Parts: sequence; C-alpha cells; structure tokens
Amino acid sequence: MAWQKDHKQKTREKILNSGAKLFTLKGFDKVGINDVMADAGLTRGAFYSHFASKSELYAESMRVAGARRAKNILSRSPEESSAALRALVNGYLSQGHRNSEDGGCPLAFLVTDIAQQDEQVRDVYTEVFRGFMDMLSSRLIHPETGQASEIRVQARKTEAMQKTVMMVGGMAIARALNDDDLAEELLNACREGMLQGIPATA
Amino acid sequence: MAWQKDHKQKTREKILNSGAKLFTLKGFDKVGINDVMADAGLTRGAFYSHFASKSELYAESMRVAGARRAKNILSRSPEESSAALRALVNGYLSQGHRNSEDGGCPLAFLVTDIAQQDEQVRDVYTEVFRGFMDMLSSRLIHPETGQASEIRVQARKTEAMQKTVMMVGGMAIARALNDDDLAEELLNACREGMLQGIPATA
DNA sequence: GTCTATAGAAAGATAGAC
DNA sequence: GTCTATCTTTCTATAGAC
Repeated sequence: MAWQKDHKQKTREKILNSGAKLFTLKGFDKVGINDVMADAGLTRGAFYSHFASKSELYAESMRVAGARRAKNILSRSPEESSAALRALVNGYLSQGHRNSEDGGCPLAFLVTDIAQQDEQVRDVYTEVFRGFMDMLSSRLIHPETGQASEIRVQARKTEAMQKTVMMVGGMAIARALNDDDLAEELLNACREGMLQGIPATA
Repeated sequence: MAWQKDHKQKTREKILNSGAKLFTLKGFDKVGINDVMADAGLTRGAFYSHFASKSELYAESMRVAGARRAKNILSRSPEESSAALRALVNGYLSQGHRNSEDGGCPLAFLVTDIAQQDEQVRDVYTEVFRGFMDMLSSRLIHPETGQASEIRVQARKTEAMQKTVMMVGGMAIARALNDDDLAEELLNACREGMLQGIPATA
C-alpha cells in the first residue's frame, strides 16, 4: 500500500513539474492537458486520477513554480546583506530570467492570465505575491534607526510594495517587448531603481 | 462609391471598438470572433471582409485601445505641471481603472498575453509602450538645471522607464490580486512612488 | 492507475445565397 | 457586405478495457 501511495505521489509531482514549466511559459490557454501529460511521460486519460480539472492543476502548478523560485532565491542569498540583495535583483531582472525556458517567476509571467480565472487560482496568485513581498521586505537593507514606530513599519511595507512592482512588473513588461535592446534598457533601469542607496559592498 | 467606402470604414471602426473593449478586458484567448462581431451588432461571416485573421484584429484593437487611452490622458492633463501629473497618476492608478469595464490600458491589462503572439502584435505593443513612456517622460517635472547634458538625458530616460513600470506593472498586478484591500494598498504605494518629490501645487 | 477511444462543445476560417 | 450554413480542428472531460 505504501508503495502504491508513493508511486501516485511521485506521478503527481511529475505532472505538477510539467505544469509549472509549461503554464509559466505559455499561460493557461496555450497549454493543453495533453501537452502537460505528454511532457510528464503520460497520456491524457490518466490526468483525472490526479486532478479534478485543468484549473486545479493550474493553481497547484503556480504554487509549485512560486515555491521553486523562492527556494532558488533563498539558496543564493540567505543573509540580509547588500551583496545578497544585489544577487537577488541581478538574477531576477536578467535576460536569463526573461528568456527562461523552464522556470520563470509565475508572478511576472502570468500576471494578466489571472484576472479571468476562478477563485482558487486567484487565491494562489495572491498568496505567492504576499510571499514574494515578504521575502523582499526582509531583505531590504535599512539603517536600524531608533524604535520601529508604526510609521516606520508602514514606510517599509510601502517600499516593499513599490520594489515588488518594479521587479515583477519590470520582468513582465520586458518579456512583452519585441525589442531586445529596449528590454535590456528597461531591465537596467529597474535594477538601478532597486539598488538605489544600496552600498556596493556588504 | 464614396458612400459605400464610408460605410465600410464605419463598420470597421465599430468592430475595432468592440475588439478594443473585449480583448482588453478578457485577453486574446477568452474572446471569440463571434463575441466581437455580436458586440458590434454583426455576425461571424462578415468578419473576414474586414480583417485577415483574429490576430490582425487583436493587433489593431490594441492600437485603438492605446490611442484612446492616450487621448483620454492628454485631454485631462494637457500641460506640464505638477497638477497635471498628479491627475494623470491618480486616474491611472485608481480602482476605477482597475475595475474598468470598457477601456483599460492595454499595456497593463494585456502584458502577459503578448509574449506568445505573432510579430505584428508584439510590434504594436512595443510601439504603444514607447508612446506611453514618451508621454510620461514629457510630463515628469524637472528643475531645468544648466544645459541638458547627455548624462542628464540618460537619467531622464531611466526615470521615465522606472515610472512607466510602476504605473503599468502596478495596475497589472493590482488587477490580478484577489484581495481588494491589498490591491488598494498596492495602488497607494505606487501613487506615492510616482509623486515622490512632486510639489503639491503647480 | 494508466491506457485507448470517444463524446461533446467551442472556435477559427470558408462557401455561397442575397 | 452581410447573412446562414458548414468544414475542420482543438480541447476538456468521460467511459471502459487492462
């Protein structure tokens, strides 16, 4: 019994990995269940033993893609230091990420896809967004001045939001632009905005 | 002959207006040619007398939506003044725009839709993006200091890009979030970022 | 649980009457 | 130019054998 359960779990994960990759790259409508299952080495018919609908797979895939990206970021910049923030920003706002073939940030790659989806999908997006914002917030460098007043907390939150928009929005737009030079300029501008006031060394 | 030509032109415009509205709201895949034609008061069959493909309609609709939005903005803030910039920003980063039923900004509402489309569509998006950036750039308030050196020009361009990202990206993300309060906070944060350093009066 | 086969619906594009 | 009718493809979801 334990063996079977384990096998089903493994298969489910394979499907989710394929979903995370394909959906993130092409969006909900351009990816069929067939594509996902084929990528996972299976056929259509087996799909509904694992998920109730395409939409459910989409939501779960987004969670997986978000978690993977977070893990990626955390492993590279575990400490709160200007060097870590620099690495995070440079990795995110890069051509490598823009042209990623298997693991872009779902927040950036799927923004516009979300508004028309069902509650479950929108909830997951919002949840992943909060996670990203909190992660970024904890990594923003601030001179620890006096007691953290309520006002200071609010200002920090506002800054985290603005910077999240600059990261996620910048990547989303850069991907849409049909001009590599312009996209590069845009990514540079966003990097500059993100790192303004951050010292060059830790 | 002139009469017929005029009629065809008017019909084409009706289709384009419907396309601009529906595509902007729901994206490429969620809108059928049937929907667009019905909204324009026509039937499927007549479509291909006006456009070669759905994709062509999409590209042209985006241009129309962009032009309409630009006209809207220009009519409200014709001068370069801090009050005009304020009006522009407040109008764009508003719940009214977020919940717009018939004329959101295609740059924000369709970002993620673009990457998978054909060259024509991507070219139009890029063109509309440049227009938005230039418009914003011309409205950013700057103390005119000395001669406009090359460095100053570059800095201005960088700022225009960052602020365009904050506007377009902020609206795109706000639309995706499934939490009105969080979306409101996000829009507020972006407004604050946009208006930082802008005096309260002209 | 996974497979093949297929139902059932939706949508892009075309044909031909008026 | 616009209509109705239809071809064709694609895709979600289900049925039933193994």
